[in-house]
Amino acid sequence: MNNFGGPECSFQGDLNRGSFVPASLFHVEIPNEVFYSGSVHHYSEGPPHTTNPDELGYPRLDNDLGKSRMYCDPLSQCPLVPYPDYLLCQAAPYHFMNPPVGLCKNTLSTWTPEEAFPYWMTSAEMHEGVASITSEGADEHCKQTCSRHESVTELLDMGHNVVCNVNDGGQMMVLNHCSPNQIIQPMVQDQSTPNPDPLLYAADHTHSPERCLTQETADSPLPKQVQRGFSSPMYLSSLTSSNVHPSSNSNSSTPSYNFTLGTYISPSSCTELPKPGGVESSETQSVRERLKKPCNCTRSQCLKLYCDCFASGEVCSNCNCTNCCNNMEHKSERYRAMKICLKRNPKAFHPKTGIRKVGDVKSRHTKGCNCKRSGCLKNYCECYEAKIMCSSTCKCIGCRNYDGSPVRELTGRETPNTPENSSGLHKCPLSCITPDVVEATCGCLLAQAEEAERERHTQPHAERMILEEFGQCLTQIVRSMFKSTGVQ
DNA sequence: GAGTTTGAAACT
DNA sequence: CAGTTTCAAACTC
Ligand SMILES: [Zn+2]
Ligand SMILES: [Zn+2]
Ligand SMILES: [Zn+2]
Ligand SMILES: [Zn+2]
Ligand SMILES: [Zn+2]
Ligand SMILES: [Zn+2]
Repeated sequence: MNNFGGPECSFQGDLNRGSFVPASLFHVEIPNEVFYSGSVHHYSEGPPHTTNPDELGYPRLDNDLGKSRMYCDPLSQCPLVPYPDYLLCQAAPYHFMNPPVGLCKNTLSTWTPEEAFPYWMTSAEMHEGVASITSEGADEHCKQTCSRHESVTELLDMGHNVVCNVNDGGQMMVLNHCSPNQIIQPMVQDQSTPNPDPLLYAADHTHSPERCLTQETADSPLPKQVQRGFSSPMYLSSLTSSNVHPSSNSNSSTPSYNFTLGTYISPSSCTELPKPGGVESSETQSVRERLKKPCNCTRSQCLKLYCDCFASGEVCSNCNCTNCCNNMEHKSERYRAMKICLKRNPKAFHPKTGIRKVGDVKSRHTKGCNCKRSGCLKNYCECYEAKIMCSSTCKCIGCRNYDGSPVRELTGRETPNTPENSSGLHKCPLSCITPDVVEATCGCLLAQAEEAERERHTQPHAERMILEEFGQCLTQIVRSMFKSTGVQ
């Protein structure tokens, strides 16, 4: 089911769902200042693809976190590997992309992130989006189709091909991937004038703050999600609209996420408008390089997952690493290292979190965190760093990164006898296991062991005593949990 | 900037 | 699989 039949655009079965793609042309900027337009040719180099049984087949559509992503083979060295969120489909040998803001350049008819709909979006959501773009542009067919509540995928399963005329020049199509011809259709080659337009949106765009980082964030890094794969346009907009970090605000009863920490040079150019007559040095620098946080690896040669660049499937560029082998000068070593990682974890180069949809704070970390001392309220915690709440997949101790968690001073221990918030218990079952609880429990067990020793019990008996004590501790913990939740 | 803390990744 | 070591980033001063 999850495989492409062959090189000739044979899309099959469930694998290929519809995509909304602006019918306008777009260019994509990827490293080395290469500009691609329309579809992007898949790049593959090195040993011919041999798929071991323990390896995943590529290209593949994965649905790990409830969100579908199209993955390009990480071993292919294709520059689009780090951007699964923007690979709408792959009709070998082409990627068909929904490029993120900041990568769009010289579009024939400008389109906005809002106009590009992730293909998992429902028609209802799309309708909203369309409505927000234009009130009059949508043609009848579009209105009819978009107002229905079937998801796009259902529409496509029903064989619909939807074309929306969203605004003049900014057509949008629902592509039925079962018909390769239709995929090619919006990719009419751009023979038009090279457009000296800015990288990003002009100031007269009323929604520009949502498309570009706001000035406040200009000196700040993006969260890692955004660095990696740029995040979806939707994520970006929801990000910038909540660019505050009230976590130091003791009134807050819910963890919140700081988008303003860090020291590396940020994509400040996102807000830069072309300075007329000015030197466009920023233009010569890859947008991507400015977005990617440089690593500082020294001992891993940037060929282990310790290196964020490597882990996100990117090649090091503008990094401060020493002995770096994560580059095209060390292709074979890099390839070998990636293979080792993939053997350990076939999804090693997949994003660890889902995509944040509009109005949906919930996302998930694939593996969850294992924090013990940070309360999951510092960037040591991968969940917190990703601006997501801890979930049941986390095995953290003393977690406070959940909905409704009373955000407390991190420095001190939590005040004794503070019942964990009930809603938090549902979100993060282990959140009640605070450092204090652990310490108290250990104290009880130790005391019991000492008592057994004093009374000179045999070892099996002593062990039994300790276990029973542990059982009592657990009972007590559970009881206090229920007491604080009001459940009997 | 130096030194410490942290938890994921790697290793055994 | 668990315990330990290594690693680079986050954090603190
Ligand atoms: Zn590195
Ligand atoms: Zn790097
Ligand atoms: Zn490097
Ligand atoms: Zn955590
Ligand atoms: Zn977590
Ligand atoms: Zn947690």
